[in-house]
Amino acid sequence: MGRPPCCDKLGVKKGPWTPEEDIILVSYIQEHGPGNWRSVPVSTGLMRCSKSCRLRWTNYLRPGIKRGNFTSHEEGVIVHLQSLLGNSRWAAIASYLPRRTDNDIKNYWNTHLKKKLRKQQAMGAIFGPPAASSPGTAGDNFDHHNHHDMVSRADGYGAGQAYINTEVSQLIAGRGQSPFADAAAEVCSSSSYASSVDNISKLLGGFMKSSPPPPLHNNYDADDVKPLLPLDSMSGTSSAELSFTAGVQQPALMGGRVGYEYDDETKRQQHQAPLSSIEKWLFDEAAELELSDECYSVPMLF
DNA sequence: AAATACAACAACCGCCTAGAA
DNA sequence: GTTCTAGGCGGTTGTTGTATT
Repeated sequence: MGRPPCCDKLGVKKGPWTPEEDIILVSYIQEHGPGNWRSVPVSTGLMRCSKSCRLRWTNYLRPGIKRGNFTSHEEGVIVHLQSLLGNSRWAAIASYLPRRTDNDIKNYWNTHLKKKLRKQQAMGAIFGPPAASSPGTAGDNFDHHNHHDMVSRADGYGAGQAYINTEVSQLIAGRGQSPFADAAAEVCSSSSYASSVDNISKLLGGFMKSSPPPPLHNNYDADDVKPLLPLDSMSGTSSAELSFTAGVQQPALMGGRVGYEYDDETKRQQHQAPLSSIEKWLFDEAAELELSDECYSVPMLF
């Protein structure tokens, strides 16, 4: 018969993850790599469903994830693709923003962009239709002509933004746990660990304090966390230098070289759609922005 | 200062598909 | 070919933090 069940529902812990659980999970993935999620709770002793482990990793702990502070360009991409694809293709939309998770994009859409668009549309109803609109999109008020200015004003990485990716990569490269546990205990004493990126940074920071900094094998500078290379150059050998390349995805809709999730032809085709107008628009945007740091994956596809 | 409302986001739930037995 | 599960995805909920009254 089929496979055994992934986990018995009894005794499975739910709710926010603790720093200790994160450490255990990261340590396990450090050794075994992501995948085979069923074995994660069994091998690590985590009282979590395999699904929960996968989600925690892909949405929060995975290196290469950028969190918070969506730029104007990112907003534009999301709004544009959402208007074309609807709400059922967050994963596909996420593939255009390589370091954002579908969950993050979905949340951002539901909490910010939906309201913003509604407001803009209300303004449009009063003051007339928006001046510039993306190709063939109803209700898309993204202004391409002002966009360049918006992007140049926006600091894509946000000064002082906690940037977990680098830190986690370093943690993984550092291969140590005991100093980390002290930091974990400290962070655990605060009541709201799960929703605080700063706490993870603190946690990882504690680890870093106690360990000599490992050499950076990714493309991010540890100090100002800006990409040292555009992502298109990361698609080749340089991306292989990442501790994990999982964070580097390629747009699933375009059928280019794809990342960890869509490296299977069948799956990739699932996410493909006749979207030449999107491609054209994105390509124009990329050209206009001369590889804005948020749109680096587009030009390599042509 | 306390109570209430709102915003943000992490995590769970349920469904679907691919693939293993 | 059939059954059953793992993994993936989108929708939704619950919790926490912040702003307002």
